[in-house]
Amino acid sequence: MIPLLLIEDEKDLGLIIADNLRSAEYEVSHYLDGHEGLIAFFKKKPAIVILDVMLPGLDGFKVAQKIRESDLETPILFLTARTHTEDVVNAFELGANDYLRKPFSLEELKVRINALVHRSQWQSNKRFLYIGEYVLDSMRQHLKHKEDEINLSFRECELIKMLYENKNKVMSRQDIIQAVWPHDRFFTGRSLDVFISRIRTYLQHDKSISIINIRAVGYKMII
Amino acid sequence: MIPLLLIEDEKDLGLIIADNLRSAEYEVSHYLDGHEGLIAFFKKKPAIVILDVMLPGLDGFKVAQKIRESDLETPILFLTARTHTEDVVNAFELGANDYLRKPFSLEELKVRINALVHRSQWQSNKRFLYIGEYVLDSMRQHLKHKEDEINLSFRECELIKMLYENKNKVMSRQDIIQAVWPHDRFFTGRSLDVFISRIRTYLQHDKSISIINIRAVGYKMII
DNA sequence: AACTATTTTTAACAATATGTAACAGTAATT
DNA sequence: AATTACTGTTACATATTGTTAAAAATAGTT
Repeated sequence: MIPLLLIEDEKDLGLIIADNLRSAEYEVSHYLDGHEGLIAFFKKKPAIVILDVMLPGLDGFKVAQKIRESDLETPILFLTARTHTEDVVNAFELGANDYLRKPFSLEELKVRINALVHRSQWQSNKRFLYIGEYVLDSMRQHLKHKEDEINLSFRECELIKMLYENKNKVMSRQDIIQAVWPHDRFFTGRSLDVFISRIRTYLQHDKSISIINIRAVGYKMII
Repeated sequence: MIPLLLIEDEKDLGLIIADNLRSAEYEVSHYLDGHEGLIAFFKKKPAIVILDVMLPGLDGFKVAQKIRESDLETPILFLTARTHTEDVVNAFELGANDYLRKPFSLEELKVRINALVHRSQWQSNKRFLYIGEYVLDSMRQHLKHKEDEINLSFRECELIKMLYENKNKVMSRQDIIQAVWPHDRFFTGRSLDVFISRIRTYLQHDKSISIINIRAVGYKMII
């Protein structure tokens, strides 16, 4: 069992998360406020910390800061309300390793926790992705190409990230939709195609990058 | 199984490494000197090369240099005994993708090999097929003939790839259908014939390529 | 709340990929 | 030669994807 520390003040949400992770391979300690959570961190030495931004006592940022003063290794995953995009940047500067915007699916949370826990020490952080001639700053949602820099929307960014992290592999429409639109359970529309079209134009300046379609299956980013 | 080329002159160390990697997903070819290793490289086209720096015959640097003269894709991981940092600098300038200082743990070696192989997705081997005067970029689904380049659809590409990988062998309709239409079970359809017809016209400019029919059995690409 | 800017979804139509049908051609069999 | 079974080819039907514009939803501001 992997020790996991969850600091989340919304009681019900916290319970659901804790419950769900317990049924996996995690031994969850759940705290409702920042102070207690921080104390628990040093006592339990968890393998990963899941940290809400808005907390009574100490807020999530301060907790992360305190943790990072003495511990640079333990991965921290932030949970942040949808409206605060600034949060994310902030969080990363304080040493967050990943973040999730509420609302999120438990499946998505689990996948990200697994990724963080099982990530080996020399694998790079994933804030910056070097995609051909492009640099994607996934926290700021910026895509740079030489001097040009464009702002991406949240989903554009997630989509590029997802495809790049699975480059040269066929991703089914389902895979992509689950990663980029995690809480849309009955997604039937054509948004994915529209987004693919748009990011293709963003990435068109590097000819070595292409996103090809596999009919009736999904897409594949080639690089 | 992923073909891996190990060039290491310390016999025992080489054996241990080879053994350990074989139990993973690798098909290891082990050579004890630089010359032989280099010849083996061009014969075996491995997905990755693990290269000791100090070697009889050609040293590791020269081997890497020779490899990189014609191959820029295949990842090379250096093993270096010397503590001098120059080695490392040297190695990277010759196109190394990673290095490990002796002594190292087998676990660490495995992780790095995995990272390299899966990062490159082992493209170099299966990406480009040289079919007569044509070049098939199977990842991008492009077929080039001199200056002309056409986009293939997914199934066209799969079909050409499949036939080429089994060139001069009779492939039964069943074989082909299983390879190209793995999920569909259309036993009566004629799509295969239509696709054969189409790729024949794509490939018509090189008279040395032909796809012949073996009545009631299947097809054979001759080249 | 009202307004503006941005993001996301929907709708429409164009383009492409794939499957089907029809018929012509060819080889094997009677 | 006639029959039959299979293949080659073309045209077309259908399904999926590409692209654009506009509508709807969302976020930020006043």
